Amino acid sequence: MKVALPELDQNLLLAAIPVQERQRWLPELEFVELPLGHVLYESNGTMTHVYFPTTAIVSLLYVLEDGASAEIAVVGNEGVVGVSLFMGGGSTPNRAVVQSAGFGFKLNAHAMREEFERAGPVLHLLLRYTMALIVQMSQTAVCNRHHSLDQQLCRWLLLSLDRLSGNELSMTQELIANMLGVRREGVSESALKLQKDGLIRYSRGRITVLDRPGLEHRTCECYAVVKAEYDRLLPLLKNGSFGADSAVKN
Amino acid sequence: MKVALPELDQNLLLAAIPVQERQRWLPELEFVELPLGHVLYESNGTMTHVYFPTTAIVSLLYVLEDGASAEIAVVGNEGVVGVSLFMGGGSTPNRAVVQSAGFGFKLNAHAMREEFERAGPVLHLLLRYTMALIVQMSQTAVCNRHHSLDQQLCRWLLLSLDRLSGNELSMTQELIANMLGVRREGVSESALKLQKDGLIRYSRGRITVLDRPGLEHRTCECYAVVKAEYDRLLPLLKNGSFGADSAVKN
DNA sequence: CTGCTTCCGTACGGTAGCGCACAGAGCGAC
DNA sequence: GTCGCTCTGTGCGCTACCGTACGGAAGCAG
Repeated sequence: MKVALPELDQNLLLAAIPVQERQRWLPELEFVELPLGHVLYESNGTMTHVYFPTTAIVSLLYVLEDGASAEIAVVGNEGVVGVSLFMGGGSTPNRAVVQSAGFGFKLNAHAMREEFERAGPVLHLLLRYTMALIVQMSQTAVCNRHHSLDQQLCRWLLLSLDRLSGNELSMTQELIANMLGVRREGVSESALKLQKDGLIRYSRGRITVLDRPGLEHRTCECYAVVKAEYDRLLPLLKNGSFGADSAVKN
Repeated sequence: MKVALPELDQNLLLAAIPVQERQRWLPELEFVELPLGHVLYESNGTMTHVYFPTTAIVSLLYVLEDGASAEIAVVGNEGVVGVSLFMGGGSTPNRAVVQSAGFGFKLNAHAMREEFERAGPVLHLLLRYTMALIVQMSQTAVCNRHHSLDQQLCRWLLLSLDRLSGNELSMTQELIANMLGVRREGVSESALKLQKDGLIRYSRGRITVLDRPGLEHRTCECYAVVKAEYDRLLPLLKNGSFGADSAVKN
């Protein structure tokens, strides 16, 4: 396979795009570093690029007028940040912020729209991904309503872990609290329970997951549902196949 | 304008579709009654049609394993139920249920996909609507997290009212509680406050809104944000224009 | 080593909403 | 009428989480 950037395949969406479509994109795709805390889009701000994370994780945050916030969804190497750019409208009331440092590709709005307008396999792939994102959002909404902080913390850790290699993540309790929309002290308490039971180790912004099945056992159904939905909607991403033609049938 | 069914224009999406596209659809569109409580889609069920409500209101509900539920979004005459049919995937973990009786049009999946595949103005219109739906979902998620039941009840009443003509809605407190994902007693208390302050009148499943500005004053920012976003993304729907060509530019 | 900053543990009163239980009120069926 | 059902009001203890406050520990800079 004659692909210039092997890192390309680290983003599962890019990897799933048929070779000839990718060839058109190569000159436009820019490999960029995404440092922790970097804001890709501000709420209602203009969007000039979409981002395909490879090793980074990006959170879609909703920030209320009074400064309170909550995470709506999380995007890693399985997806793309900035769906509203091709969906239409051009901006959203969400903030996109790098939750875990790493790298990714960015693509300018013009190239993105142009490819989208071809109405080929790329369009279908992106729409399918957007559908998975919608599922994640609705799951977040109901999880916020009905599940305990303990469960939500486990869900959050697992969703983050799925988008990383290894079993460590850098994240202060303060930041996790922002994501979950709760107090820092609440996260502290819940994390302590997990630590006391030997599921994780937590020290100054470094979390080491010791017992993943244990976390899965403690979390609410929301984690499994979201994961299953991603697997169902984007099945070919799993083996890195680029046979998107068959993947995008409705 | 030679349109067979004047009711067509009652759904703002249908009204915004250019005439020639509509002509293709006319034989496929079926005017149907949507009685209260009717389930259009079950969670993870197969979807055979999409629905364009005219006078009915449809709730997208998420039902958890233990039976608890929460409303993810609400669709009235401004939208379409069943976006996953054209987005891809074909099913969602949401239940779609008629929240307020009325009528609407249904369109079979095949015709829907066929039109969508033409990648013309209809595709862009639908995607733009889906984007507004996404905004509503994320607002619901954050509202569930941060705002009081009092505020959420006002938001819910206003969103429902916007999709109806008149100032009355038929809805038991029990059902509202299901939508909001709270106890029936909680709704009872909040509704009483509104009633005591003369904003609404409530009697055995019939709510009459007496003071709409009062409700708007009590609700959280979420109502205004969602409304503004719908107006921004679907501006031409407001005056019933069918100039969708200009409406769908990204 | 010292000092400073960041991050984390802990405590405590306050409260919104829950689960449960029950009573009354409206309304239709017969 | 009267029975029965649905819908609504009310009370009460309980729990999870909030707001606030403070202290200590880990790491960095000099």
